[in-house]
Amino acid sequence: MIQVYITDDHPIVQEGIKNLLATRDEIALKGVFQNGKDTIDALAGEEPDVLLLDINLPDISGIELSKQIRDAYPELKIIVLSVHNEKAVISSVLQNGVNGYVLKNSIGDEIIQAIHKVIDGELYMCKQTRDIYENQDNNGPDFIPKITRREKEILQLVTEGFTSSQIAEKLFISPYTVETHRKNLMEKFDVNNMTAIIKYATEFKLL
Amino acid sequence: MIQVYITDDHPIVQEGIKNLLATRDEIALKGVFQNGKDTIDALAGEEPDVLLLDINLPDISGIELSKQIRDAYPELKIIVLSVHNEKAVISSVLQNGVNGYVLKNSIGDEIIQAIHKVIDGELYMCKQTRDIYENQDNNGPDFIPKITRREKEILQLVTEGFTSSQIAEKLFISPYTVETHRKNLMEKFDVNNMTAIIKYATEFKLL
DNA sequence: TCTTATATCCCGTATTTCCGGTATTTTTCA
DNA sequence: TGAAAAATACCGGAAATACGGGATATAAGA
Repeated sequence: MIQVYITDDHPIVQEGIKNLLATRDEIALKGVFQNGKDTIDALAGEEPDVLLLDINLPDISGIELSKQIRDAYPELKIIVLSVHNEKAVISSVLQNGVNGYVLKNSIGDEIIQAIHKVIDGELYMCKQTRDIYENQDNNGPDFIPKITRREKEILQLVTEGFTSSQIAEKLFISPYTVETHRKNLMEKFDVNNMTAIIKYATEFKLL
Repeated sequence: MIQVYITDDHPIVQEGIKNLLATRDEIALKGVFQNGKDTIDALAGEEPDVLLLDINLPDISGIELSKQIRDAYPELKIIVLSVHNEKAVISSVLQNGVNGYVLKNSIGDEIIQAIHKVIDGELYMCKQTRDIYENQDNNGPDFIPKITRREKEILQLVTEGFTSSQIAEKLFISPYTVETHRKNLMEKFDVNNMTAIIKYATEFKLL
């Protein structure tokens, strides 16, 4: 029997997956959680074979969470469920060492398949994910830069429309410092103005 | 018997809702669709009592779609299912005359309740939606500006990091014209630089 | 047909951002 | 504790944006 955990904050999705897994008698549902914290707590008690993890959670960035769980439980197979079809997100998640990536518009069968594949030690990506991942000329970055606490703060204020000097006032720092943070952000995202960053930051829910 | 249509592009969500509705014998599921076009086509043939409509569809903006359907079928009760908890989205959808708004992180019961309420002629909002809608000091705009085709085009290019003169070249128009469009956009969104716009445009999937 | 919305173009000025550096002080964490 | 990462601060010049107008042509809708 394959023991499975589900983490997804939408009860309706939980229902759908539950239902799907119930049709297979080699799979046993061992727990259902709606956020990162509950999932981590539950894992501390018992370790299932597979975790179906939605990366849009209310409390923690799913990308971060997948990394944490991967590091803490190397044996656990993690299958990420996601609506994100951006290469940057897929790459980031896979780099964290998860075992599968399935888009939410996939049919239920792909989840069943994914479970079996990862149990067999393989990496599973749904068809669409493979297409995106292998496609070179996908515009947009193919990575999500890691930004610091302060950079995030500044990015947030920039996004709200504040100028550098306004931000400086708010944070009680020199406008020069704000400028430096902007520069660093632009370098990290490999763009030459802030506008391009905001799209990605919003899209990838960095803010 | 209450006849219901479901439109959602995630098979797992479809499963979840199907399952939920199956527990109620006063509700009959009459059709399941994954995009706007199929939904419109199906409605042309037969009109159910209630449409459960996800507003994040692959082909059409759900906000636009809800308006179209409302105008074409005034008797049909439309319940919007959405992950958007931004006031601007909720307001826009409600202004289109839909009969219900339920967030996807609601429990299944709220959907059942919503169906009964709208059938009774009431407007239904899930608890969280009511809180957001009634909360005055919600930062962010409480409306989604209507932007023209050209403005959208320019906004898209601005978001990709192009300068006004680069955009002008691409579109074979004067840089002055691009500047004018920027000005108009800023006025519509009621902000004083483009950065603030990009967040909303990305968030609300205007691009 | 008339009005309105949309798209186009122009100018000057003030403000802001971007870019190229350099450099010191704190934190963080291994 | 010691090295690396993060946060801080500064300068000058070039480039771009924002803001204040004003103006015309054309397409779309009532």
